[in-house]
Amino acid sequence: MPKTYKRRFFLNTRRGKVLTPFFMPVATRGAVKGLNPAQVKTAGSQVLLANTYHLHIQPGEKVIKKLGGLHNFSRWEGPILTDSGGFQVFSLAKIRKITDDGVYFKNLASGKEILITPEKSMQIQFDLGSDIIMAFDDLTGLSLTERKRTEEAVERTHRWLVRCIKEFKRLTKDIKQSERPLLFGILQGGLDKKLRRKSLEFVQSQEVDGVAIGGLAVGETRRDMYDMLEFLAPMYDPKRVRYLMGIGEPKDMRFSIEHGIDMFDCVLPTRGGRHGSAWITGDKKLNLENSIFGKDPGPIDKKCDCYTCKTGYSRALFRHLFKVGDPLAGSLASIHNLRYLSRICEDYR
RNA sequence: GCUGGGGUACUCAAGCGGCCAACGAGGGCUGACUGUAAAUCAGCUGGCCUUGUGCCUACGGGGGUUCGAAUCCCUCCCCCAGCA
Repeated sequence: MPKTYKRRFFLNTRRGKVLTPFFMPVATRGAVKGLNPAQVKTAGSQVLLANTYHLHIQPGEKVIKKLGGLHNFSRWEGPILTDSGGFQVFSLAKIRKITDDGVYFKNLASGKEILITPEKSMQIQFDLGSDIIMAFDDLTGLSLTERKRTEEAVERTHRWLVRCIKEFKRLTKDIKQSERPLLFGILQGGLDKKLRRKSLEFVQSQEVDGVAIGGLAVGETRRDMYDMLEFLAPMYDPKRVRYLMGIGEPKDMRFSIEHGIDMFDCVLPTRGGRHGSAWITGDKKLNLENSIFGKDPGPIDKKCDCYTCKTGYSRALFRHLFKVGDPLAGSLASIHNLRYLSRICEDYR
């Protein structure tokens, strides 16, 4: 019998109220790959996630600002959350250098080095027109050398959060409360419970609108991740939303929601969709490229209400389109997967 | 008909006496992907099984040389180019 945790039922943003729990499709470069905004919205998505690092490199936040901001640029009317570039500290570990000031990344396209500081990350996100701005954090991996610096990374993440808040306040000082974007802090700590507790307490002591759990699902076992979520669950501030960054496997979302999490984002529904994988009732996964679907006339999931399943696209069509490399297959499967995750959230509301 | 080039696995294509069941690419099959360096990446892809420094069958067909042939020789069949 899972314990129930006090939680909020919605999140207010300057672009409207968002019902919780909710899942955010990943639109790293400003668009959910292969889908237009109407398709994303119809699948049940309320908020989009875009990335500071990628948009800074291309086309640049100044360009986007000139073009009316990210909402106008990408034609998405709902709220947008921007990740700070913190995840790239982890995912681009081979081409970055961390200093206390910030992180130097080597842009692989141009060969040039770019510096992202907490202040810079705030400025970029502000210029993009983000509705939910994420603090710039230092995310460590699980390799031995990375583990050794977990504590250092937590401390740095905290120092950076203070700098983020200061810069955020400076940037938003002339903005009315109702029109101000939100700022979320991120806690770190790897698989160390003491560090995690310390980090959560620190973030919740700061002037942030939401609390994000970072640094999970980076290669640890599912059991380890669940242990940590269980450990943190009783300690959340009931007045603030909790965002588990990067999670999007259905069973993981269910576990997390049952342990107090309100928000999610993940590349799985869209990346998986483009690669042929689709979730079906029971949280099972289908690989639509498999030869067994070659003559299957049924939809991906009979019980699904998404555009793709309702329209009657057959598994056989998917198998065929994936084989011949038609991107329509990836788009339709992405719609289905996004809807699947949104339905999980809707069931819990 | 003559001269030259060529026929290699599902396809294209390397190899030109032993390290070859045969490079590479495509295709096929399977798998991975959790704040997107990802429409990407990895493995397998002649048959059989007791999965092995294992056995069989294989580089157009047949024959030969050799301890050993996809690789050399003879012959036949087919394709391509040029000339009659």
